[in-house]
Amino acid sequence: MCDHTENDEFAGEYAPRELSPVETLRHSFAHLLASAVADLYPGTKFGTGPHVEHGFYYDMQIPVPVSIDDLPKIEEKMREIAKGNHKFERFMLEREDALKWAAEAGQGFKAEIIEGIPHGKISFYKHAGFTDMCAGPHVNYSSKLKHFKLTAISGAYWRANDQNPQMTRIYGVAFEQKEELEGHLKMLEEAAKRDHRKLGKELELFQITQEYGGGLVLWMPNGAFIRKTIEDFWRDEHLRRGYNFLFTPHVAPATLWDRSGHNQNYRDSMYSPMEVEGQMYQLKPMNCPFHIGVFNHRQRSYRELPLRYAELGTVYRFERSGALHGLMRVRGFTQDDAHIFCTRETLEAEIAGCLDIAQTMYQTFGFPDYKVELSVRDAKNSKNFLGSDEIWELAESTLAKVLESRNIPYTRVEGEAAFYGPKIDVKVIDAIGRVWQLTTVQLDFNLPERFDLGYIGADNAEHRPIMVHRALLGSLERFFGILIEHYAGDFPVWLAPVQAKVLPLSEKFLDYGRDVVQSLRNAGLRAELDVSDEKLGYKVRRAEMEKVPYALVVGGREAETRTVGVRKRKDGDLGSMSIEAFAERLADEAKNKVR
RNA sequence: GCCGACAUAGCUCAGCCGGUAGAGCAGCGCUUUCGUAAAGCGCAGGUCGUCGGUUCAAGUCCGACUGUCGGCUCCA
Repeated sequence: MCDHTENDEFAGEYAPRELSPVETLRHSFAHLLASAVADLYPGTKFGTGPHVEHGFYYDMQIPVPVSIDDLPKIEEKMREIAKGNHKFERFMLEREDALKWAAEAGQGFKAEIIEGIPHGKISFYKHAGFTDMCAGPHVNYSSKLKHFKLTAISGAYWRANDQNPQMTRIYGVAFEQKEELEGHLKMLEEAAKRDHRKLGKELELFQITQEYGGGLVLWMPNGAFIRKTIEDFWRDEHLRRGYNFLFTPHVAPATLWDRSGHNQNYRDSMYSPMEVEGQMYQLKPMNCPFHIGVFNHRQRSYRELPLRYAELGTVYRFERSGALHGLMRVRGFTQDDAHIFCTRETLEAEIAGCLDIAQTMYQTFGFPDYKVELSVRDAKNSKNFLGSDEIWELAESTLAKVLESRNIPYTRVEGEAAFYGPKIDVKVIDAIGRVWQLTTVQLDFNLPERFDLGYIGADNAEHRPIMVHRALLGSLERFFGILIEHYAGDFPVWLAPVQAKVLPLSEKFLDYGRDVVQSLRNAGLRAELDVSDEKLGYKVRRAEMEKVPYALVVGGREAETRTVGVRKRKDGDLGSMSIEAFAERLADEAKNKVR
């Protein structure tokens, strides 16, 4: 699981490989960057410089501190070199000669890479007097390197291991066409505008402060309302699918976490124990042991399976301070968790049920596109995985079968399964094309053993149930963060904390405004009155900025005819409507969860 | 935790080469009673993240710490 990227990255430096034209371009940019840095900062030692999703980076050890302010200078140097129209020339050296080159050039990281290459010649590229060991391929002339921008600088560990020296990583984005680069930069701008931390503050959705603990979320009224609405919907969907709800404690005796294996396998993410009357307790990092406790309450019969236990369970996991990030990465969060205990015969139907409810979620929250991964064990290293070949084969083939029967395209990832079972992960694509992991459906062959789970079958013998662990939205905190950015804060009517804001033209119409608000509230809608002593234009502007779906203007005309002047967020004036007609329209939108 | 940057009013930000703080918005008050994205005037609001150092004098220079941001690592 952990060595995968490392091997990939280094394979790239020597193994023959196929890159697409745009990947080749991006990889060439990495070398252009390296040559610029070598020029500006003599003595720089180079690590690796791969292409990444929208561009490239290069990890280097630069002898002087370099900050983001130096990027324009480096970028300029890159453009200068690129314009020189240098040829990228490839040449090969024998291993010993390559090592000699690395020693002479003081390129220790390259030497390390060469040492990892078992045999064969080593490939080098040279352009503009700069030589770098690299498998390539590259574009033929530097003049093809045009549309790029250096975007970030950061620390990165050599070979992604925090025991190794830290290098400076410079990131850039690069595209074949100018328009693509511009589009991408615009997307980044748009992403910054949608930043959930910024919107969270502006719209008063949540707060995370040092005083109340880093990574611990205070849901403020607007955010709390949205969460409650999400939870209500979530519970309704579970109820109709035959789930039972649980509530379980936030702490448990350390002995429970010993039995579950968390103290052995999940230690790094758990908080220190606290003593209660001589017994040690720990905050829960997961809900599973409690759900198992409920299952184990008494002897189970095959007739009552499958049992589906669901809980919006709040868990606590230690995260290093540098890893915290708004709502996306926190120390206390609520999983939309469930554990299903079933037999082999019903496993397929249960997995299908999980995907079905997951798809309902994506559809409702407006994520039409998603990617699915099926993580299976590495059959060559079956001893690293717990459970018999037979159960693994059944489990993997069942997961694949469900995906296929539902016509869900998926990628099969060998060796990415957890040691205790295979899983299906789903990543949704948001409004500006970013990918977010949401759903995970995992089979667990470990905990049923550890807790000796059993049920009595039709044959009157005891059998081990199959345990499915699944979360659809992942965590409510993270999902809320994703949702804020997906909608850019413009929540649809069914989620909006305030659905309509009534704007009296002047104080004279406050009374009629109150009537309107009350009528809407009586119809089960969420309306508020703007009582400020401001002109209409100002109130309209504020309603827009507060991202309230509808603003209702009430003045003399409206008061006389018992109507409201309807203004839809972003779309503007829709004309006047009777209070009842508007209430109906709003209720309809809310009911149908119109986006 | 590591690398780099940053930390000034509730928010967004000015404050050059050191001379004991400034704007806009928000808030409050008064005037205004207004027709679809900002009416006018006034008031109040900060021991400039914390601690230490240099200096006659420190938001301003130096150091440490804390936090935030971009990454790394990890991951819901």
